[in-house]
Amino acid sequence: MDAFFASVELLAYPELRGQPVVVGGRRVDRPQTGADGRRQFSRLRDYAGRGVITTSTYEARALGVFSGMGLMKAAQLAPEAILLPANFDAYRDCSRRFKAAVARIAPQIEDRGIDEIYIDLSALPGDSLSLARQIKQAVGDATGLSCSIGITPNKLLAKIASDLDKPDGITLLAMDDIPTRIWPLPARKINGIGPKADARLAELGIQSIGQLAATPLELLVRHFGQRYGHWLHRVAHGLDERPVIVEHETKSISRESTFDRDLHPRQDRAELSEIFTGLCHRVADDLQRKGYTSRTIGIKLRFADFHAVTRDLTLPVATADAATIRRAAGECLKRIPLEQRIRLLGVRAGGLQKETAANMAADIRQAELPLFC
DNA sequence: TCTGGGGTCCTAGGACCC
DNA sequence: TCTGGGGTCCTAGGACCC
Repeated sequence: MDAFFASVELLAYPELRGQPVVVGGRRVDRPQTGADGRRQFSRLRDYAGRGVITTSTYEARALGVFSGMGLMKAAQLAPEAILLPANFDAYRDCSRRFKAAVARIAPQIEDRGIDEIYIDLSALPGDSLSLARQIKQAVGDATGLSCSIGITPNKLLAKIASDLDKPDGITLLAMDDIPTRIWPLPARKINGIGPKADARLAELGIQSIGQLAATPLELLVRHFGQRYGHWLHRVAHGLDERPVIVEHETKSISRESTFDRDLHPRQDRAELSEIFTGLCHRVADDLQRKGYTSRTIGIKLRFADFHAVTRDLTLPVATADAATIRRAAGECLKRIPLEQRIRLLGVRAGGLQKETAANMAADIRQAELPLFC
């Protein structure tokens, strides 16, 4: 989907079309309707506090404002840009509608988050280009939004290709096109080469995917290890055998919160404790609502200097109970030395088990066992 | 007044078992 | 008194993605 969150907002506020708009921030006011009936929007320059941009319109991107950027920094680049708070319910609704629309045409879909999917077109009748046009039409009808599609022999190339003609584009790309269309691109465009790997490649004088493809395998293995070295070599040549995975089991569920100001472990103990318990309750609610129990409860702390630590604890019996989660999380917390102010607190439930009728009966039997069993 | 929140996957060491 | 080779589970950290 193109500039997904921002595009969903433009459906609600069409008068903003053509303007630089960003979505993000914490506790940003929804637009108010003034006495004259016109909506009043906040501007980036009026924002103070923590938070990042989650999505920006293409007009905002032209001003150098991209997702992930701190709002305060973005405000310096584009003070007049409109700032809207995220409305995840609306995005989830749109997400469901676009995926359902695609599924009616091409059911082999791999979920890649709220605004992205892989589609396996290989078993469908008809040529891929017509299918892609059909899909774009259906997505537009269902949501009023545009998307961009890359049609290629594998997922690696599809991800890159879908980005080549944004917004509202279709890109067809075959293996023969790799030298001309893929090799000139920065290595960072490969899904799986992030900021760290990109920096290390740059140290070796490797900037483009073509340069990566021309680098001897032995050199990559020497610097990046067997596994990642071989992977780099393969992806640089456009090779990727991963299938489109239709079914998916959730592995973990978590909740975390960054505070408006860094909290002191002792002075702000009461406030921290309340937030901590609240996070445990939210995780428990999520588990229950989605029908899971968890065996491994973990916590995450991020300190004022931004470095993060995690601790986890595996329980003898899976749980979705808030008080049990709170106790386990409390045990984890005891294992972290608190020598700094805390910026973020998170609670995670892993080792998930689907709460089937049989499991529920087993849980009850377990709960009834005396403690020493 | 830099740096959100929800995830996945990988690595690596240690415990423990056969 | 020293010690193989395989496996699984648990824990911590980190890179990366949307």
